[in-house]
Amino acid sequence: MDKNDLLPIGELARRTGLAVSAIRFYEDKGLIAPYRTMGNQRRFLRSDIRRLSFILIAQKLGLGLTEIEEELSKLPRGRTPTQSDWQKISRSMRGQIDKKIALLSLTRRKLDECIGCGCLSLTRCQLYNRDDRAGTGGTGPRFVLD
Amino acid sequence: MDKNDLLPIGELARRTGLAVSAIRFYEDKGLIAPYRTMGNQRRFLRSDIRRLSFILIAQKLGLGLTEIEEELSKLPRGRTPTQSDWQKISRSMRGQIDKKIALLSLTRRKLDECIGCGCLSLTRCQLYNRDDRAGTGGTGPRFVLD
DNA sequence: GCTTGACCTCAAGCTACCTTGAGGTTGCAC
DNA sequence: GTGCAACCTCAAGGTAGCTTGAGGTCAAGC
Repeated sequence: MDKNDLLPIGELARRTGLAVSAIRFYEDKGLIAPYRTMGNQRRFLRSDIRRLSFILIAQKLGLGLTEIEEELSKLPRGRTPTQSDWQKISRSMRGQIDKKIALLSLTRRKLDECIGCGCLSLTRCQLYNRDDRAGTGGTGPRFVLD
Repeated sequence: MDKNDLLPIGELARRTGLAVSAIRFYEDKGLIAPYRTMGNQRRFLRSDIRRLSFILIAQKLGLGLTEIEEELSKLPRGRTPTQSDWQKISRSMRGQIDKKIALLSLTRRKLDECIGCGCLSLTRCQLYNRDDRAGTGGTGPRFVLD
């Protein structure tokens, strides 16, 4: 909690590769909660670098910011997260990756079958099963392998 | 090319599970090009069902509509695509799936290493390498495992 | 011939995820 | 104590991928 350990937003941006505006946006969404100087400037913990890195990884895996917030909410508010705090989250991530790989493998297998049998009737082959999505509704961008 | 083989948009919507508005949107984006009746109504080929199914699958794999259009542009304009036309595209898709699985496996391996070695310094461990994305720029929603 | 449902166009709206711009303040260095 | 980069807020804009709404036409049955 040494004052020298607190980073201004620009520094955090440099370290993570994120845009300053993006970090502010994440704060707005509740993903990160910096301290403020008396002059109202944001000051971040070193551990917030990891927090942001985590956000980036999770995004690559297809999680939305809301889901990411849920994961991050498992971390202790107030104190710097310990190794074991992060481990829990990492393991949960591993599960998500496993599922995603399984789904991709399945898709690949079905695609192979379609090529193999020569019918190539994607709908009949269940590669894309229309009932899977009938009524999924919702709006906004579609994400991968939901 | 029998007239009875031409489907109105609602029928296509029912068959694919897509919304009518979505199909019209895809036409706008050049992903599909129906005929018109003299009364200006859209009439689709049966093979357009497959075309739309393909769009849905490709989206699940994380392709944007622009990329999907590129794939589809390999199909013959004018005549109904043959089996071998579709096979080419399917194979290209298979490649994409393979790459995606490889990337996920890599991510998983790195995550394991991080948990294993106990450092959990995501940035240092290269799980998320900031140089990878510095200057990737661009706006809009981020997609998975680019 | 008239009703009804499926179709048409065009513009605006919505979600997710940010960036850009205007207009103003802080804080460190000289 | 002053200059200037880095910070602040708030509103509006942009991309991707659609949906919704207003206002109107087409086609098949009764």
